[in-house]
Amino acid sequence: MDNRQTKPETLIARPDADGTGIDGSQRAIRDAIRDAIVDRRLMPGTKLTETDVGALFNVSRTLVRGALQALAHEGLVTVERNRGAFVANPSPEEARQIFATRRIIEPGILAEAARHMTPAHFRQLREQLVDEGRLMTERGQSARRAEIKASGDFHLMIAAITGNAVMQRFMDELIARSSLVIALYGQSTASSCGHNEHTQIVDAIEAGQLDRAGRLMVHHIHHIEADLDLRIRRANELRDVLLP
Amino acid sequence: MDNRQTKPETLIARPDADGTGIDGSQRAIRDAIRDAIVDRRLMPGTKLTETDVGALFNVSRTLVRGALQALAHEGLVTVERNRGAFVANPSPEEARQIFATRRIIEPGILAEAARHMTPAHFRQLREQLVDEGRLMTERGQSARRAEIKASGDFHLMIAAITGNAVMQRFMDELIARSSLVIALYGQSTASSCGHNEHTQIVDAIEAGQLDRAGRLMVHHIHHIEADLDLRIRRANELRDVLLP
DNA sequence: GAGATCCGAATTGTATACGATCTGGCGGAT
DNA sequence: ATCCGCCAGATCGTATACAATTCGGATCTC
Repeated sequence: MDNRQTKPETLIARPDADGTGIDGSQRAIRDAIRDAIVDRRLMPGTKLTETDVGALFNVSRTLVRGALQALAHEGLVTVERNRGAFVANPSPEEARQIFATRRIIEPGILAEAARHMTPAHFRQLREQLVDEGRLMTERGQSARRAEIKASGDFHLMIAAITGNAVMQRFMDELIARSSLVIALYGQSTASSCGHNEHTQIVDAIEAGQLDRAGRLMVHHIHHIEADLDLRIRRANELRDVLLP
Repeated sequence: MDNRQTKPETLIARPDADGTGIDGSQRAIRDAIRDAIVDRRLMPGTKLTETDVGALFNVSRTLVRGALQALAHEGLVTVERNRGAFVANPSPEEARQIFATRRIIEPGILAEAARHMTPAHFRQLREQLVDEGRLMTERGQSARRAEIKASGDFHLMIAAITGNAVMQRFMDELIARSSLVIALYGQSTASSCGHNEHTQIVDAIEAGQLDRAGRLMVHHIHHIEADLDLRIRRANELRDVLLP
């Protein structure tokens, strides 16, 4: 009950002014819930009662509402009027749209990032690939979660290299929602293909074969989507099943 | 204007449940402020005092804060802790990032939209082009604003044709911020080139020349950006007050 | 007169209060 | 027994209250 003063309360320096007006404890709440969703510790459809969340963080509903609203903007939470907030439960169609968007955006991001790549960036990417490879060999639920997360981080890292904050925000959202979709619809087998493909992409960039890198990226995203089972809608909420 | 396809919801009439938890009067406030910003009726840097806005709409600060936070998420408003919300005042660098993002995304959107185009869609686009052409010939401040808006609507219309709601949301944000940037940095002369380019793009799609259409789109966005004067840092209200 | 300091009005940040709406169960009528 | 209305608890939506912070100006000092 006392593990809440992790964040210093009175702050002279402003921790993070990103212009969204979210900071301090409200940002902490948002980030904690987001991490829990992306990490699958909160299952889709789970109700996020304002009072309960507020009690956990020792804040009033006011801040909780703000955080939930922010997450709703990112597509990780769904808010229904007079009913409350729920962890998003993306439909197969929504999942397809997310990956379709990624196939459109990411090759372009790759090309833009390539123009800014320095040896230091390549080193960073290679390190990321090593981490991914290590997680791939491990077994167990937590390693699996870490692998999904690491796989997303690879894509985010490329977006970060572009230095384009607007695109980075889009990618943040897409990767977070992708993680949710993978957690929902992913088949437990065979997600290791991703790592090889990441390596190939970096190789292609380093070899200056940008077109090839772009094509590899599109295929890679296709493969991630192909690894899903989007036929069934996995809903733990009847209301989601019954609504067409 | 809001041609976003709404997801099928419950049978009970709910004004607009888009999953963001924003509806009713809060949505009205957000949309009113957004329109005012995009239409240049609110100049960049203008303070949006919560009490004042609330008084205008006869609501409490609670709802105003929510609306401002939502707008901050879209990049149209900047919130500084303990200081309040201001109409966004995008820096030249931010402007460049916005257009860079559009150059990356929009050719892909075009290709995707082309796959879904029906004769009805072409008719709709042609009508849009006629409207643009008409506004182009008119003079005056209000016609100018309408022209900027119509130009953005063309791009949004193409995004809508893809049927991809995720991408549509990204484009909504990009177009809104672009309008803000154009209002800030646009040179009053020569924005009519846009209309011709739009026509050429539609022609190319209809002729099945997708590659050409994509290239035209990239050039078009380049031209919009080239028409800005990004040398001046944060052009402010003086120029607009003094110039007719 | 220039500059520092302090105070009060204005504004924001957060919590709380209160009415509205939903949910689920109880009891009566058929 | 089943269906229906009705009430109570839970939860949300919005307004208001109070604390914290900022900002501008009056005052004081040199």
